Amino acid sequence: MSLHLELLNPEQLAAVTLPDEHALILAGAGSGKTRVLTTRIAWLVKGGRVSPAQLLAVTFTNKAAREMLTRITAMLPLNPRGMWIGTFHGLCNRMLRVHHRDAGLPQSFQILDSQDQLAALKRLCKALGVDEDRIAPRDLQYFVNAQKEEGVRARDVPAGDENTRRLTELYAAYDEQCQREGVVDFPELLLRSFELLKNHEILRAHYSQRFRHVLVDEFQDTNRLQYRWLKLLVSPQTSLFCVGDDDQSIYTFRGAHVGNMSDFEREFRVRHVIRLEQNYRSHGNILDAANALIANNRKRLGKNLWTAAGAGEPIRVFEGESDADEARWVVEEVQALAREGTRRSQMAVLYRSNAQSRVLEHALFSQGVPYRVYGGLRFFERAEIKHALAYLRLVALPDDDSAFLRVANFPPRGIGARTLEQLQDAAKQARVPLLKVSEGKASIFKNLIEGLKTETQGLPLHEIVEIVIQKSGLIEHYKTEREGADRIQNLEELVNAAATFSEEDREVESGEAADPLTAFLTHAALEAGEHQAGEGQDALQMMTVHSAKGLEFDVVFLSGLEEGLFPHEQSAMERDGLEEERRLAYVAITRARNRLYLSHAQTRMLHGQTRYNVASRFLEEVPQQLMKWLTPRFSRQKAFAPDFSRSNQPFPLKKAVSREVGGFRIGQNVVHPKFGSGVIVDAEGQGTDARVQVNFGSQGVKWLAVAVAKLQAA
DNA sequence: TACTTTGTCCTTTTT
DNA sequence: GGACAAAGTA
Repeated sequence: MSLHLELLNPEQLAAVTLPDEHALILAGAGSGKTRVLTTRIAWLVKGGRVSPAQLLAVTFTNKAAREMLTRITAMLPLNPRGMWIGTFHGLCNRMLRVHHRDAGLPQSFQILDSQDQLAALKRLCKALGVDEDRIAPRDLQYFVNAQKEEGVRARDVPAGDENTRRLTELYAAYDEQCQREGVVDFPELLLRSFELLKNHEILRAHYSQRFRHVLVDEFQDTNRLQYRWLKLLVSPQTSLFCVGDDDQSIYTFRGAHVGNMSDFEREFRVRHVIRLEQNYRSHGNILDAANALIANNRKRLGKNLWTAAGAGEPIRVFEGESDADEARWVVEEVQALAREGTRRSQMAVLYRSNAQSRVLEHALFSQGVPYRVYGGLRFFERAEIKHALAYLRLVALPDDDSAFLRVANFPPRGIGARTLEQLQDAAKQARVPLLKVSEGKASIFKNLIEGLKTETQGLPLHEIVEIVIQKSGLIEHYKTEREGADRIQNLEELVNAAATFSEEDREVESGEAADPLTAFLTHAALEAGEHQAGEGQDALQMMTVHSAKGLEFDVVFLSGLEEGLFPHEQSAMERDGLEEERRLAYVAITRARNRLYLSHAQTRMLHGQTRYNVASRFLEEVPQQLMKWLTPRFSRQKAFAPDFSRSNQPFPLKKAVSREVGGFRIGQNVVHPKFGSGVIVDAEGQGTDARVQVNFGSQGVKWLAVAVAKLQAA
């Protein structure tokens, strides 16, 4: 058991042994960030500067929190119970369970995941007769979460247009519904905890004086509310230690606010900003490529990665004729590398969007290459598991109408839509939960739940789960279903999960303030489970660039480097969208240890149409001397296409090649009697069906049938 | 009430 | 092309 301070480089050592003061650590990709965080915690405790109970360390993912805990306990023999190490949501949950009265919540409040939240909003809209064409539940969900993440309650939403007003009304009604039912959605966990501290000075004083050191991982991903929450936990005696990398900020779309880094530096008069720039992961060429690429961003705190390792191999670049061709090539390379001894699990294919995995999977499957795709349905998100959890939620908290509606008639027991509507009316009148007004047909269900509650009282967790999945009729039901065997297996797996969910898990995750069933349900909501059971096979790793963050591989394929895809066309609509796309590319490149492949395809099937794509500008931003082209560079494109990469038009996207449609070609300038002059950006169909997509600038982008539209070459 | 058919919309994701 | 939801049919 040792901290091995001698293995740290000077900057790492400085960060680890910083005196008690605020600090900002700019930790580049592969610079040993986690090591610095964990070693600092161990160093603080070992030196007697703090007790574990005076420490709070917060991350974004359970995985990161677990890893931190494992590494700390490897350095120091510690009891993890006293330490507040976890995710923002996990820690907030813990605080809310302890102070549930002050927070105005039942102790066994249930947590809605995004799916549950959407269902609850849909239910609300229906009950209030909201026209879904005017307000889509999805938009409402987005609105509610965005407000909560800014710390804004419905009553505080600034007056806006008609639409905002309606959304705000629904926001208020939704919060009321949640309060009545004793449920809390993800952003609410944070907001409630924030308000708890804000409105109860005694509590705030208690925690802020208790925590002498607050450490934050992935600080660039924090949203405004999270930062404000952190600030409430800081007293004059507290040192706030934030680690992050502005160049790896890729979650703006879900509220992350990189500006927190500079705000923190300013507001806390941070004296020490330490840059960790030595990279221990990648060879020089890969880092040079990453550095050159990210240098094109204007908004940066500034950082340059370097390595003591050699230049390594050149970056290999491939141009496919089509997405299928690109996939075929990837498979060949993977097979060749595997033959030479690289493990498939050390190779990753990264892509911008999930839809791209299909073609790759097809090629891999047909060649029999084992692969694993990340990002699918996770264990606790499966329908049968959600059903079982709904029964358990009702046992834990009878007020939970979301759970009620999910399983009242599942398995089918003759409680149809009409009965449910009547129940909902009655419940609304009496302002009581659905379970309470369940009479007539619905009393079957009421009796079932109440029976389960008495029967499972005081039993060990796994027995509760076992009894519930049996008596609910779920097992019985799936036995009759064609593909029910897998579902039954998953339900059995849920019993196993309950059996291995230990007292210790419970205390580390929720403190001592929750009963075992509630703690387990919380665990299920906050930790949806590993993506999929990882079969032990040596499989090629496939995932989006987003999910690759934090990971590393010997070999990385970054595929689909095309304008419109990566950078994604949607990003052009967002403020600083292109810079975020570039950071995304930066993250992708810096995943590679030894070998990096970049590829793009001339044509790609997207939304059921073949699109002609220009190579991504990011390919141009990597210095050519670092790259080795496996195909003639931009072979077919250069001859015909205008060079869009330096034009002001953000996304000309479609490639001006070969195909002529009704006498027009992509890239051609045209004039329309009504819309004026424009440029053809896409084309499809043949003969009389031929259509072209024309960008008319201020007049918009339009699809026009060549046979009909009075289009002239300009 | 359960199944089929048609219509709409397509990033990225953790909690 | 395909997922998902709403509308249509037995």
